[in-house]
Amino acid sequence: MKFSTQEEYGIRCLLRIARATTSNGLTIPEISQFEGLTPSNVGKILRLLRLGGFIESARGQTGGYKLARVPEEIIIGDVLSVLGGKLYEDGFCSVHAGVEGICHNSIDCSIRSLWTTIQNLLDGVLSKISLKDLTGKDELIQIMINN
Amino acid sequence: MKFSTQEEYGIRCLLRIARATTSNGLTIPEISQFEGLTPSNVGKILRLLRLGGFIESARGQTGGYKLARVPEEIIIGDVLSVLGGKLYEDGFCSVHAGVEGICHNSIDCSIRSLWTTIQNLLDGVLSKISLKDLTGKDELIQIMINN
DNA sequence: ATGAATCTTGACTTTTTTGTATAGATTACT
DNA sequence: AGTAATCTATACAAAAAAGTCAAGATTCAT
Repeated sequence: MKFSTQEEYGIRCLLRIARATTSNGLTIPEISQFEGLTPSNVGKILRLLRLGGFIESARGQTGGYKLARVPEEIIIGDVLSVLGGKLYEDGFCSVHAGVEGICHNSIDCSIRSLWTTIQNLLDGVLSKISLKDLTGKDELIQIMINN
Repeated sequence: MKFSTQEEYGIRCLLRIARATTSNGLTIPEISQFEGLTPSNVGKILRLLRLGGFIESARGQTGGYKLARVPEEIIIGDVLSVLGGKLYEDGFCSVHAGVEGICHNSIDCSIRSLWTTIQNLLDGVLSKISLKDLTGKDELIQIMINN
């Protein structure tokens, strides 16, 4: 399993915006230059972030992008969902489920059990990491241990 | 981040082979029918599993595929690596690393820190789950807690 | 008002991943 | 030996993801 480039670039752009100091926010050309991406590509990615409610845009000559909320309230798990989807989309295994919603009768369910176990593990971690944790100076490992 | 279809199909095929009772193992047409995949596709996936050392093949009229080792020794993390690669291929950030090999100077490293943190988390779990855990009747969650 | 800078959207192209087909090699049975 | 069943390998085709482009809409400064 891999991270998509959209996830990587999306988080990067979001970090740039989070760290920007100018009051107008950052423009597409600026982010584009910082990250070495084409303006078109940045525009496409920022669109997703905007639709996801993580950033807000201003048009016109003094336009640009800013965070839509404070970094503490921007959860990395949510951002990754918007950029790359969930690890495994389910809707399966609703019948015949054993304890804790996991069954172990068929091969299908052996695998779903694995996938959902991993998914729950990841969700648990990613739902506790905010954009602030990435911009700050503390170690991620320490943050995870404390939560 | 998502699982590739190759990872899903690969694990499925491996589970089929692990559960087979016939002494000759399973043939491509058999697995193909069980899993609803084309023989070509199964052949391609089994090739990866064979090169990875998880299964062994016998040619000829009575040929087929068997596990190359006992299920306890087939680690799911290794299988997924062969089928879909690592979550994040690194080789970066070797200089300027802080404690525990993680630095936090640039945006680049903020993200690498996130990726590697997640990667280590996953590796830790997947290295403890064997094929036997997937074929058995015990809950994966329980297995993880006990390890 | 006009022009310049910006964001917005959808269609298009390229690249990567996935899946298919074909020809060949090996083995066992008769 | 010959035939049928199997695995093996490479090249080809289709689908999905990633990236690009062009036309439009909005805002501010002059």
